[in-house]
Amino acid sequence: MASMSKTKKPSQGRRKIEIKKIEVKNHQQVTFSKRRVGLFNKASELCVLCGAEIAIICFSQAGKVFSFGHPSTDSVIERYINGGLYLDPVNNDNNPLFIQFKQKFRELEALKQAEIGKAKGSSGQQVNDCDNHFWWDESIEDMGLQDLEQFMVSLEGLVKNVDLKAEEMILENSSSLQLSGVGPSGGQDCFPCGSVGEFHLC
Amino acid sequence: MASMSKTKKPSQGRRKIEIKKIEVKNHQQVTFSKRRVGLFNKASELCVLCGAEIAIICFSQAGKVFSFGHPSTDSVIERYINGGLYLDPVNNDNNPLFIQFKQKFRELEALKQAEIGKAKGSSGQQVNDCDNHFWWDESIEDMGLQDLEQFMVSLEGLVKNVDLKAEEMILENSSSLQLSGVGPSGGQDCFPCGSVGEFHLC
DNA sequence: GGCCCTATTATTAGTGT
DNA sequence: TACACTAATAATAGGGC
Repeated sequence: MASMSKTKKPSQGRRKIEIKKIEVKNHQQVTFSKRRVGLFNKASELCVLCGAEIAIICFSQAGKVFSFGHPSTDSVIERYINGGLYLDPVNNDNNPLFIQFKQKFRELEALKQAEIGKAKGSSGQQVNDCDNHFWWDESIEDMGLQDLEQFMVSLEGLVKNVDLKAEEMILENSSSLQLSGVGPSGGQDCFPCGSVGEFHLC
Repeated sequence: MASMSKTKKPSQGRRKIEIKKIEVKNHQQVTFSKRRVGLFNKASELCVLCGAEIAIICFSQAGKVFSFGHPSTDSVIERYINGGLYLDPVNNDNNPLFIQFKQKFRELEALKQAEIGKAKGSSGQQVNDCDNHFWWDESIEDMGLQDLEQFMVSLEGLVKNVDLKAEEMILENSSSLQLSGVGPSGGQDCFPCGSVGEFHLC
C-alpha cells in the first residue's frame, strides 16, 4: 500500500508517468536515452515491415543531435524537400516566367507608388532588416504588398545572379565546375543497429 | 451494448509477428498506419518529457509522405542541415549571394508548407536526383550546372507563386486584401495531435 | 480510419558492477 | 557516471469488425 516505510525498497517496476517535462536532469537524460533508442527501433521496424523510408532527426535538450535514417537520413530529407516543393515538370520554361515576373514586379511597384506616393527606398540587395520579425518566414499568402515587393526585389537579384552564373558556366562549358561535396569535418559516431537504418549520433 | 453472450470470438489478442516485410498489402497498410501514429506519438512524448526537438519524415511504400516535427519539421531539418554541414564561416556569412541563398531556402521552406496545404489535388511528385550533397547549402558560386538547373526549377516554382499572389493582389487593388482561405483545396488531412508537435500528411 | 480485446513490448525504477 | 539486469506494469499494436 502506501506506506512501505523504511526497511526495503522492492523494485516497483514500471510506473505510470505524466507526459510533462522531466525536471530532474539525471532522470531526464536516462529517459531520453532509452526512449530515443526505442523510437529509432520502432522506426526501423516500420521500415522493414512496410517498406517505408524514414528519417528522424533528434536534438537533445543539450543540443546533441541524433539521427536515424533508412535508407539514409540525408536521402530521405532530400526526397522530402524536393518532393514537397511543388515542382511542376510539365510546364516549366524559364524565360516566359522570368519575363512575367519582371513585369509583375513593375506593376507592383507602380501600384505601390500610386498608393503610397513615394518610393520606399528599398535597394536591390535586401537582406534582412527586422530583428524581431523575419519576413521570409511568412508564407507568401501572408505577405502584404510591401513584403511581397521586397521579396520580389530579392528574388530578382537572385535570379539575376543565377542567370549570370549559368551563362558563365555554359560558356565555359564544363571542366571548371566542381561539385565537390563538403568534406566531413567533425568526428561522427555512427553505430550500427541490429536492424535496418542508420543511427547517427553527433 | 456489447452482448457478451456465448458466441464471443476469442480475440487472440496481440500476436507476435516477425519483423520482415509484410507482403499482404492490406495488412501492411493497416500496420503502417498504426505504427506510424505510434511512432509519432512516441516522438511527441519524447519532446515533452525531455525537451527534445525532433523531426520525422516518413514515406510510405506508395510514396506518400508523412511528417512530424517539434517545434516544426522544417525548423529541425534546417537546424540539422546547418549544424551538420560545414558552412565555411569565414566569408560566406558576409557573402551577399550566400545570404540571399539562405533566405531563398527559408522562403522555399515556407512556401512548401503553404503548397503542401494547398495543392492537395496533385499528388505524384517525385524528383529522383539524389547526390550526396545538399544543393541548397552551397553558394551559387560553387554550384555546378546541374545544381543551377535544379535551383532554377525551384526558383520557377517560387516565382510562379509570387506571381499568382501578386496578380491576385493587384486585381483586388490592394484595398482590402485579407487572405483568409485563399486555397480552393478541399479538406485538409492535417490532424492535430493531442500533444506537442505538428503532424503532416500529404 | 475507429473500436474492442488481449498478448506482446516498452519502459520505469531500483540494484548491482 | 554510465551501463546491465530485473521486476513489474503501462502502453502498443495485431486481428476482427
